[in-house]
Amino acid sequence: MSHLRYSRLMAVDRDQVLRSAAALLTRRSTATMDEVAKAAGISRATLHRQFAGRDALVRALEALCIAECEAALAAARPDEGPAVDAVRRLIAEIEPNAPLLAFLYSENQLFEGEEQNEGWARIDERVAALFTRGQAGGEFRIDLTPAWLTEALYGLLASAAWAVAEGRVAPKDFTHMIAELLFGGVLRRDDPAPRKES
Amino acid sequence: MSHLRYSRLMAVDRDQVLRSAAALLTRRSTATMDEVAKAAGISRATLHRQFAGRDALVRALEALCIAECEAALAAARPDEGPAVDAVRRLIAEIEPNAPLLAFLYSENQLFEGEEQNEGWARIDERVAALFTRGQAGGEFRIDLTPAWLTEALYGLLASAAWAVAEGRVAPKDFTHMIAELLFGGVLRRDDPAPRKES
DNA sequence: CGCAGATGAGACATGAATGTCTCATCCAAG
DNA sequence: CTTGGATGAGACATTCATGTCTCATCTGCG
Repeated sequence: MSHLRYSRLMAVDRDQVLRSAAALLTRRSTATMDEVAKAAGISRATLHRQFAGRDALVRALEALCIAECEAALAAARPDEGPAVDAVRRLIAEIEPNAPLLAFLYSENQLFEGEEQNEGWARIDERVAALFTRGQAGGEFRIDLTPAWLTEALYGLLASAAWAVAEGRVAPKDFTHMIAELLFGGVLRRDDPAPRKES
Repeated sequence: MSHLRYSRLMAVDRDQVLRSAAALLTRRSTATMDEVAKAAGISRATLHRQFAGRDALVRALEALCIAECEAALAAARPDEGPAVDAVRRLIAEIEPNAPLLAFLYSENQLFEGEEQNEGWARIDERVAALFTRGQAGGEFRIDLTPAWLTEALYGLLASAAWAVAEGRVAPKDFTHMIAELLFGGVLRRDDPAPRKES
């Protein structure tokens, strides 16, 4: 049946469009549908055939980001080994998606009363669970709530992604900067923050 | 001369309008000029007479925020005593303006190529100088650049302000959460993070 | 009282982005 | 070759926020 190949081709195109849209909106968060279409090398009509509107496009980007964050979460093996190392792995895994995450993070403020994608809640939960595990295992201090640590991690990821995009910090320092600040804080100590991984 | 009283009254009204606009835009970043006017209890015409347009309004809010951040910076006495305490004072002083800061922080992404208010550069510089002082004095670790620490502080302030607005964390923990994470990091230690102030 | 200045209400035009539509073209499968 | 499906180009209407304008009203002051 031809419509099977059709579906498959559409899926491929859709993903390519989504990627280029992510790349563009990451830089220019107010880009119009016209610009998105041009950036993807397709016409606005085709873009509209794949995504009912700008809203649908952003929702699709949200779904993509959620999927990749969940993949990152899985790849980071959050239940394995010391929580410190798991968080470090998580940051490293999320790094490629940090710009998109930052875009959606600020875009969410526009989704005022509208329903939030429940995917974020799932991710929040798993990240918070990782921090909780670290606290239970005695690795992390217990006077900062997992909810705040999760929120702070998002904030640091977004800040770092933005700082890198603006050229204020070097891209190669991304993971190290976030992890070091998150783990060790800014205070100098005689007992430096332990490095469980290389 | 009547126009003197007029100027004074305008100034007062202008400030009131600015405050209510800040309060509204902090919650609904996409509020229209109509909503801003209604929130301020004036008509859209009068709002337009005081601020040429939405752009001018945001610029005015930016100027207000910069002024208050500089006031907070001054009140925090960044050159006085241990840098740790100075940063803690700074966070506490900025706290009331954190929501507005968070709004402008995300709004800045829309000011793509446009000129940035040089006030932010001044503030960045002074905050970075505070971190540099802490590093020079041996209080802060030197493997994280002052530029990144400054950026991270903004990110944490914005994250915390948003988390508080969303009801995910308690408002009273604001300063403590940020300071503790920024200073001590998340790792538990035998030697806890020193508390120079209460 | 009479006036000047400020305000509120609302009409109106503008511009931008969006969503919808049609039509010509192209391409690959039959 | 022929045809169905996808595409690109572009016209078109719609919506929404904005910016500008006018006019009636109100208020304080002389």
